[in-house]
Amino acid sequence: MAKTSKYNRQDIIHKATNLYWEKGFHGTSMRNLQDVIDMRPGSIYAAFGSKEGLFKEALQHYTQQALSNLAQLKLTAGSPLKGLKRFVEMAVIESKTCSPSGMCMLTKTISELTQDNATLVLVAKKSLNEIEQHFKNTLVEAQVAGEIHKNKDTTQLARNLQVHIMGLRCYASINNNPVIVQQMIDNQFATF
Amino acid sequence: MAKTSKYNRQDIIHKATNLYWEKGFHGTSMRNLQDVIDMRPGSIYAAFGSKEGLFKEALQHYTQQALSNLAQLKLTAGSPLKGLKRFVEMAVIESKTCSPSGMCMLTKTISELTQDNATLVLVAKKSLNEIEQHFKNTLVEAQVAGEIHKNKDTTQLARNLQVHIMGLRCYASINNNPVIVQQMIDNQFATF
DNA sequence: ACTAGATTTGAACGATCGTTCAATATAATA
DNA sequence: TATTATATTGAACGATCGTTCAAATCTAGT
Repeated sequence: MAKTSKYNRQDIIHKATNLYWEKGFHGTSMRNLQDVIDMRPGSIYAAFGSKEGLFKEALQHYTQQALSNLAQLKLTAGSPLKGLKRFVEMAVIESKTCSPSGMCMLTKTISELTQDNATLVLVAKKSLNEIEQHFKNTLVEAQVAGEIHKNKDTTQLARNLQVHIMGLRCYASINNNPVIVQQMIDNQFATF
Repeated sequence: MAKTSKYNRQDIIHKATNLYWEKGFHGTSMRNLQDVIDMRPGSIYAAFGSKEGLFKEALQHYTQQALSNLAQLKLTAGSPLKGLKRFVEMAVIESKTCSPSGMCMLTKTISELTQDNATLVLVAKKSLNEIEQHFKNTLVEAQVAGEIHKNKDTTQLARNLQVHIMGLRCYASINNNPVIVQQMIDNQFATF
């Protein structure tokens, strides 16, 4: 009947995510995207509708990637709490060298955009709440495993951790001293 | 000899700062600026050189305003530490309703821009370090005044505070619950 | 092999971008 | 008051923006 698509949708979204992550929404032009994902305007618009539509999918891809990383690290690091700590270390320290940006793409989005792109802001906020919920679930697991005192409020700990990660990723962008940042992470996890 | 300028430079910069603060560097067009500061392109370029030049002055104005606020609050709040706490409360809680953006303009800038605007990124980073230094000076004063234990490392406290503010302002953009945020500020200052 | 239907292409659209500059207006000096 | 130096204006520039769509291309089913 018809022609089949030559593009791997997930691969396209992944490449778009990295470009958007690096340059931001307004800093990325459709022509930048055309080059990076090697598609012509017509194909991009047929597949994603608009610059905003593709960005939305990028935000969702970014979130799933982060949650997937956390789940993976929980399995490989030896315990829920160790996995969570590795996740934070990777986000704050290693992201500086191995990622398009040291900053979190979700907070970058919330920071950059206004109500002119209300949908994107909302998606980013929801994703951050979702991630915080996964932090909490992990902390509960750690509590069950005896890594955290029974009487600690895991909801509050998850919130503290979210705030701390946001602050640290921002701070690490300014004064990139891995030793100091590592100490601050250690101190944060010592409060658990 | 010549005509005198009809514009109040400080007033112009103040208005430009608020617009840039709200919409970001890429999100603000020169035509947006023309409307807000009521100047024609030629005058703007004669006075500030470029969009980037005006933004640079805006960053510096923003920083001086912040430092001025801190100095003022130290005098009016009753003590150095109380002034510092009021400064944080205003930045994190009240900024949401009384400012162009709940986020810090300096961190927004660092988050948004890349090395394509290296000068602006550098100015923002230097400003944040300058502010952190003023936090430290304030904490030393608080230590002398007996508000903080003698054996605390004020450099480290200032750094923690900076990280905490960055995290909280970001967090407050997502889940604007003033009670929770106030509690986190209280907890942070309880560690001093 | 042919056809039908989906995909891909890329030139082109109008809008807007940051910026320039010749023309005009104005105030301080002589 | 005439002169002169500076300030202001706003039309216009080339570049780039996000987006569209008719034409070309390709593949699965007949």
